[in-house]
Amino acid sequence: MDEQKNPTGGELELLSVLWEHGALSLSEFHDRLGRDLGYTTVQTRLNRLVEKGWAEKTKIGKQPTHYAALVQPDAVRERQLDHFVERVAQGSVVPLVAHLVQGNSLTRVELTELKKLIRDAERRHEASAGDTKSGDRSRSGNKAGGN
Amino acid sequence: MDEQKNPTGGELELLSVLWEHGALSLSEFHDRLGRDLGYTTVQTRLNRLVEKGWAEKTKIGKQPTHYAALVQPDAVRERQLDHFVERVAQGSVVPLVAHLVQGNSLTRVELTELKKLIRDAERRHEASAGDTKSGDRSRSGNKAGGN
DNA sequence: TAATATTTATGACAGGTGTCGTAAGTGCAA
DNA sequence: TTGCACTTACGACACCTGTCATAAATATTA
Repeated sequence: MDEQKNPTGGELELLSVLWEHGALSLSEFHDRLGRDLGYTTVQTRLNRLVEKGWAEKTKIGKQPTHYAALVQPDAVRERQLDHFVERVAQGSVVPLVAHLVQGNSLTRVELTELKKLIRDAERRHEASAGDTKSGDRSRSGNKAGGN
Repeated sequence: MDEQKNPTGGELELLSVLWEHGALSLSEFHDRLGRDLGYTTVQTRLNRLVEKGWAEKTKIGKQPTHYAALVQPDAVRERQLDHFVERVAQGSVVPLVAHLVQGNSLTRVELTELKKLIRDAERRHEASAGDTKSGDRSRSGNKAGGN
């Protein structure tokens, strides 16, 4: 019911730093951020991140305020991915994976993992195939149903 | 040498319509766009799309000007995907595919296709395995320092 | 405590984007 | 030719985002 949206690219850049290092003070953040941005630039952006609910500020004693992410990386990445599939890939997953598998030289280990994932999916498929009719809310060919 | 960038979400919305229907006049476009936007809103956005090089305007005889995409959907989608993998998924493909395969109920046919893709990739891998050392710029586990 | 260093709070500004309103230009039908 | 409808050109505005500069508040240290 919270209606979380997707963070923008810029917001994601900041969130990534928080995800990687945990809570950071502004100066720490400014240091870790791998980019030469003005101190107050980072401050402003970080504060806006807080205003928008992606992060929180916490002040303890006389230490400088610390910023921490309020969203989990996995959750965000999944939402982004879903959004991507829907809006960019037009709901068609295969060509998408095709490109990943083809171009992005994966390790044999990774390839093996993928095979396993698919096998599992197939198993799951068979399992639910016992239904009167095979559950198929398919949406493969990227033919947009349009308007 | 052309340094094509990624279209923004809004630009993509328009491009998708052009990709789906081919060249369209403004009024046609306005009709097909599945959303109730002001006529001139669409006009403005479409013109900006042209200014930025994503589309072109063509006037033939006394027919109204037609807008057509100047970029191929596949090319754009691939660039977007690469960008996505890099910036959002942190370069790790497996968790990404995992989510796709798990949540997004694919058809058995699709699953089969995926298997084939992976088999091919593995074959390619073996083929080049004759090298002195196996090429492994791995980068899979994404352990966030989270708090 | 005074001087110095850090941390915070604000305010600004430019460029991009979404959304329109107005109005000028064009073409076809009376 | 005149008038109406459709097509185009422009300009406006608000909001978001990236980027800082200034300066006030707070902590540290000499």
